[in-house]
Formats: sequence, structure tokens, C-alpha cells
Amino acid sequence: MARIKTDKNISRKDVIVTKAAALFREKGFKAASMRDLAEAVGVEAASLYNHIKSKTELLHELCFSVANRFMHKIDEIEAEPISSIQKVEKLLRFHIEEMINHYEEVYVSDREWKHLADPYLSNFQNQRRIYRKRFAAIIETGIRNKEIKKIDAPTAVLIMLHAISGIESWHRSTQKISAEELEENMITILVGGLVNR
Amino acid sequence: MARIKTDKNISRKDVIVTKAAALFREKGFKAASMRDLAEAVGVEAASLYNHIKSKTELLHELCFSVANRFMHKIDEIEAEPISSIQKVEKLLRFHIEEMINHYEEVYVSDREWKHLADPYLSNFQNQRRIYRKRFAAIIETGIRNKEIKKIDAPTAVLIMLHAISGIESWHRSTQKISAEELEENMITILVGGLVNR
DNA sequence: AAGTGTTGCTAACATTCGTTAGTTGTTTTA
DNA sequence: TAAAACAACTAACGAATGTTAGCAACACTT
Repeated sequence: MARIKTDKNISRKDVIVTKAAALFREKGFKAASMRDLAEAVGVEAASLYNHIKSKTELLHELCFSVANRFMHKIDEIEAEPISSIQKVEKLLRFHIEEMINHYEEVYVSDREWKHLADPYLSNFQNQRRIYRKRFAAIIETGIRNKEIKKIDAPTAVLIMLHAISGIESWHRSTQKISAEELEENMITILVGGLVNR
Repeated sequence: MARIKTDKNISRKDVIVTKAAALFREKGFKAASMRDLAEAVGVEAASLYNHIKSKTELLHELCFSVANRFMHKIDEIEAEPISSIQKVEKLLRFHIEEMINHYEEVYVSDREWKHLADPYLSNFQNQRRIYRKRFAAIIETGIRNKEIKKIDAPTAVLIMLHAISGIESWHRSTQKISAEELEENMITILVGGLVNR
């Protein structure tokens, strides 16, 4: 009986969650079966249930761990004594780096949250809405300070967030520019589109 | 026996394809069942098969009709005697309007193409890759002409296209700005991020 | 009105799915 | 080393899925 290998401080559940992220990213939550996941983990499907409660639990874990990271970051940035445009840039860089370094989780959280079941679904949607409002509020402050162009802030947020989710294509592309170049290019275009001059 | 209602020039198959677009958009291709679709159409599931060959055929139809529209448009725009930045703007406006007016189809084509089966899958991916290269080529010309900032063109394309797919959120939001405002805001930010000044 | 193709229905199929029960083997604890 | 806890296995379940077969009702042509 081949057990799931674990290093210290990594539970078997963590291994499963990580493999699930990769699988859900590749196939989509609905199309990925527990048997697929079991194979990826190196175990029979039924064995997974010694470590997790259900398939949807895996999605919860992924979605909320990502959401929490972003929530903490915006808490942090809001409190800093810097200009609005600097706050926007910091937040964007965080998004970009998260997308680069935790691709699978972030991607899944972004695209597959629809398959959450209530009450998790409403909860997640709420957090998302609040996050976007806080992001928009930063932009609106910037507009009032004349740091940022007169634009519709929610639209700007929507553009930023979705633009970043496009890093998906970068991950898949064969001739990648470096992560640093990618980040600088994105910041140039996105922040360049906002600043008032 | 309630028949599928059709106006002149709209086949029953078209009705099904349209309903399928809405359903696939809402639930995702895998999660949307043929029984769901049948209910939306007002008919039993088996009856659908008098008009279509399979569930995936519906996805083919949706994905390729959208892809073809974009291909024709880029053909048209490439041939026009206008500046690169104007070409980019025209293409972006087309994308935005398609996303506003044919939301469900475009969204499904964008997010659910993974579930196509070969040879359609490879075909679609090819078209997509070619389209992006042509878009990038327009931007690169603009960079050489110094109309556009020195940036990585593929990254710019990726940002533009994904940013536009964010119109999804606009559609769902309750307090919408008008479609015209949305378009102008998006152009301001996206083109503003490109132009050299 | 008869005939013909179209479009709907019911019933059922083979698969696949997430998950549970019960058991066996392995590791950790005492 | 025996006991307890953990983690794997096989087998199977009920539900849902895409799809087919066979038949009945409708609509249009002549």
C-alpha cells in the first residue's frame, strides 16, 4: 500500500488540495473527477475521503485561501501613508505576483467559484464585491486628488483584475518573457492608462 | 405537443444554440445538462436530437461562429489605411461591442473552448494563436512607428483581450453605467496605456 | 384527404460520477 | 510488543449524464 508522501509540516490533505488545484485548473472543476484526482495523488478514489469531506470542500479551501490573501493585502495597503496611485500599483503588483507564483490556486479561485455551494457561494461573492469596492474607492480617491484620470472607477477595477487574469496565457505560452519583464510591462500599460497627465 | 417556436429565418436549431449559449454561460458547459437545456427550450431532452447531433456540436457552433466574426474583422481592419493606434482602437471597440451585444456567445467561446474535442480543439487553438499574433503585429508596427510605447506586444494583447472579457462583470452588475460610457472608459484606459507621449 | 417528412414523446441504455461501508494493512503510541 | 489510530484497499450504491430506439402527433404538399 503506497501511502501519500508528505514532508514535514505538509499534511496529506495539503497534498490533495494542491493536486486538486492543478487538476481543476486544467480541466475545470466539473470535468475533473475524483478518480482523476486520485490518480494524480497516486491512490484510489475512495482513499481520498480519509482526508477530505467532499469534492466541494476542496474548492472551498482553494477559493477562500486565495480570497483571504487578497483581503489581508488590501487591509495592509489601505493603511499605508502613500499616494493613491502608489496604492494601486502595489495592489496590482501583488495580484501579478500571486498570479505568477500561485497560478493554479488563483486561477481556480477566479474561474471556478461558481461551483461553490451556498452558503460558501454567497459568502465568496460578498467578499469579492467588497474587495472590488475597496479597490474602486482607492481609485476614486486618486481621481479626487487629480492623480488619476476622470474615469469610472468600477470599470477601471474590472479592467485591472481581468487583465491580470490573462497571465494564464503567459503561463501556457512557450516563448515566455521573464516574470519580471511581464510584471513591468503590465504595470506600464495598466498604470499608464490611469495616470493623469 | 408544444413545438419549439420559430420566427421566419430562425431555424429550431438556432433557437437551441441560442438557449445553449445562455445556459453554458450561466452554469458552464460541463455543468449544464441536456435536460436543463431541454427545459429552457420547452421540450424533452431526447427531442433536441432531432435538431442537433450532440452536446459538443453546440459548443462547436458557438465557438467557431464567434471566432469567425473576429477573424473577418481583423482581416478588414488590417487592410485599412489608418495608423496602428487607430487599428488597435477599432479592434478594441469591436471586441467591446461584441462582448456587450453578444455577451453569452462570446463569453462561452472565451471560457468553455477547453471542452471542445479534437480536431475542433486544435483548430480553435490555432485560430486563437494566429489571431493574437496578428493583433500583436499591429502593435509592433505601432511601436516601430513610435506611436506606441516600447512594450512587449504579446503582453499588451493579453491584457487587452482579458480586460475586455471583464465586461462579464458589467453585465451582471446592478448599477450599470451605459454601454457607451463603458466603451469610452475602456478605450480611455486601454489605449491610454499604450500611446507614447 | 392522403401521404410524407418533420418534430415531438416515452422508455431505456450504458457510463460516469461522488460517495459510503467494511476490511486490511501500516504507523504511532503506550 | 500489544493496542490504538491512521490510511489504504475493494466493492458497491444511487443518482445523473449523454444519447438511442421506437412510436405518435403534427404540418405541409399535392
